Amino acid sequence: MQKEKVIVICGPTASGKTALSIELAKKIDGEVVSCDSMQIYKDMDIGTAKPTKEEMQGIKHYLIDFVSPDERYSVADYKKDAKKAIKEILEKGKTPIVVGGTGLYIDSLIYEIEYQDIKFDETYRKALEEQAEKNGLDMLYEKAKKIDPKAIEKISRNDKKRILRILEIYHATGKNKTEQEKESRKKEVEYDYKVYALDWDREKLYERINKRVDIMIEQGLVEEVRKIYKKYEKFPTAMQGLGYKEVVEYIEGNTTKEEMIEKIKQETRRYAKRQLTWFRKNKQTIWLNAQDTIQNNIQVILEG
RNA sequence: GGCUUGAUAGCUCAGUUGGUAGAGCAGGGGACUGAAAAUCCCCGUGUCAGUGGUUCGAUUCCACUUCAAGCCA
Repeated sequence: MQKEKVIVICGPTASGKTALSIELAKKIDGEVVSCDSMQIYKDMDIGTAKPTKEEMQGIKHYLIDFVSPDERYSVADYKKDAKKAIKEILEKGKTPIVVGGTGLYIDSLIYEIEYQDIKFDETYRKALEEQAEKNGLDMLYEKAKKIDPKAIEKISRNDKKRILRILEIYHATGKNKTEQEKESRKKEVEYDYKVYALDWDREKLYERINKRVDIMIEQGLVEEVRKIYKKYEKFPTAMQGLGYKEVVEYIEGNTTKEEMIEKIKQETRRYAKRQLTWFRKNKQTIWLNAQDTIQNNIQVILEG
């Protein structure tokens, strides 16, 4: 039996994914599954450039605006939620269009990565954090090296996040990261994913980013951050969002408004660069020239 | 108009007691499996403002020119 087709549109931040996906959805009777690690959160609209109701033009969007900022969310959750959404769309006889810039989340789908059902161990992470603080990261690095000598080869001695992860996987499953990753890729990919990425001249993309940040400020990003700070007590992952942590610095009086704006722009540019690095890795990706018209790019997608 | 100081990487500036130069930031490349808008790794050749002079050799010393900042008229 032939696999059902799922269209994936990725690209760096501010590359025009939203506009393209909505036009495409209108044309092919599709529905959008967002693939964005920040647009999932409620009350974070301006800073995440979440599409508005008007922008959506009646096209149904999944996985937007459904997680509370004080909740923890991860790729494993995303994989499960996204698969469910795709299935639902296909059952309606429509075409799923996965749209977003979070490379890790996209890969979980297109490579059908399986995540075991384990829950996050807050206590253990805290204990590890404390150890790193007290005895230095090097000790944990050596410990991780014993558990998984192969995986550690690719990890820097300074990469705290990944060192901790090796220890956490072992703690939770009794397996090392290398074994666990091997198992995670046993399953055959369920759908026929067609991956498209939007490409811009770097200079033009940076101009768009800078402009977009100015607009976010005008729209009241600072106010938005103030509000969610009042409303929620903790932010396990949401405060990593670009534009949010920088505004917090400003609100707390550590930076001026100008410094904050420049910082957001700069970090967003760097983020866009990292996204491009990620998307280049997948050789099946078909690159679309974002400077071309939306109609022409839709044409390319329809032919593919 | 006169005097002083400066002109070195995209920007801010070090430096070479004369042997053609290096930091920070910006920028570029890369990695990435439960925090990923996160986290981490690598990358510095540029008429040392221009033209002459001294010298084996000048970005460095000298003269003039241009530009900029400051001071005095």
